[in-house]
Amino acid sequence: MKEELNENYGTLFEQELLDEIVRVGTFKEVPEGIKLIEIGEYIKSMPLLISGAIKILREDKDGDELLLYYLEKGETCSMTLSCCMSQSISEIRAVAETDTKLIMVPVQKMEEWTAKYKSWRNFVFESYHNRLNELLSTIDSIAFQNMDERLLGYLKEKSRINENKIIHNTHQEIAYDLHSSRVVISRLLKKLEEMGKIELHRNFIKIIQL
Amino acid sequence: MKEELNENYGTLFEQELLDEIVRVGTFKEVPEGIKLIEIGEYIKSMPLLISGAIKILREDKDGDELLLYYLEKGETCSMTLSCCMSQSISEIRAVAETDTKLIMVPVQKMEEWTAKYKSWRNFVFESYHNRLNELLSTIDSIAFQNMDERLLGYLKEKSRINENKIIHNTHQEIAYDLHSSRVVISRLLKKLEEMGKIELHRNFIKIIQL
DNA sequence: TAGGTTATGTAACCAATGTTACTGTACACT
DNA sequence: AGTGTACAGTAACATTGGTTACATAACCTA
Repeated sequence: MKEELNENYGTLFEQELLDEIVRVGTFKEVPEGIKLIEIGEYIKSMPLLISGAIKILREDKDGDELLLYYLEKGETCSMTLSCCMSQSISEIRAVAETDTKLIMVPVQKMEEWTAKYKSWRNFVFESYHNRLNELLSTIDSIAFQNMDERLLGYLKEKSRINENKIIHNTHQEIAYDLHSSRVVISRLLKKLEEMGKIELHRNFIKIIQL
Repeated sequence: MKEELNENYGTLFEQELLDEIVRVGTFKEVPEGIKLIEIGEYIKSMPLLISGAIKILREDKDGDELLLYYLEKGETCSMTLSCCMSQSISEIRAVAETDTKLIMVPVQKMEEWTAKYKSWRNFVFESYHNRLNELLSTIDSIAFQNMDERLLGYLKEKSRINENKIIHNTHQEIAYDLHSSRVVISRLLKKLEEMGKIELHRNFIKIIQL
């Protein structure tokens, strides 16, 4: 665990804090597709991402989903943090987007570390800052963009996150993430293909030039 | 300033912190409609709300606006906080929704107080928590609700914030807040009037029963 | 290879929202 | 009282996105 921690957080945290994390944290490997957090759950520990990516989703009362953003290596989930601090239930669902490695830190340490370590405070604040900005971007896209622009953004982001020109998703899955319908997504994807930006195949999409 | 501070924050903060706030803070009265923060500005001080309400807005590149949420007494602006901590520019606009009293605290104190006062840390974290949840609600409404539901929610919230059954806004102003158009809002308001929920007048709307 | 299953393509239609254009009306100012 | 301006009502139309329905294609398994 020590090596993985150092790789991502070595320069960020004091040695003393790094030692503490190794002492109280648990290393965890999560395969793609596994759910980490469900809406309504109480949170007992906080994830520090080592590698991979986690997809954060919102769901409404009718079960309609919407992708909020991705967490990547070196990041943590402020939502979870936020829940930890206030002893409240999770407002979001978290699912591993790729195979992911992370360290789980027990909530009890949060308060203590925030008082004790400047680097931890900075990390927490930066994390909140990033998450607020991610949510603003999400709001921008649903409020100000049309579905074709949102789809394009989705493909770009997905390709970046997975470091891959191939996107392994069905049209239906994309429709869920964007809170749209399969037919609409197929329609728009076809247009993108006609524009030469992508190539459509069964179960995957190849990015040509976005 | 001391009395106003105690009224809202007296039980929240330690005496020592309250004294510090009085020492370094500046009391400010802001009339309705006055802009407090503009997008792109650097933030030099943080507002603690004593009374009134502040409207937080997002704007896209074409100048289209969207109301994000309101700040009320006893709250602070995490967005501003977030900017302060990371020395970055404001992503939002803040406008006084009603006549507002607040205390401005210089940014330099943030880091210091977060290390020193547990109550301040709690306040800051709770503030972030609330703001994240407000943004999630905003996302819910634009992603999952139709315009008629959003309008109804808007009228309810506005009436609550202003503690008044009369809403002093033109249809155009409401349209800006909801990022819609005047004609659409007029149409939907007329329906609400036909349902007996509101009464329409020039420059104001009377809430009957929402 | 046949038959079942899942993913995709596409047309036709519908609903919600946005746009344009014009009308009427309240209010302020002179 | 007369006039100009801002606000509101409304019809007609355009656009976007969602829905239904069905056809076709890819893949999987026996």
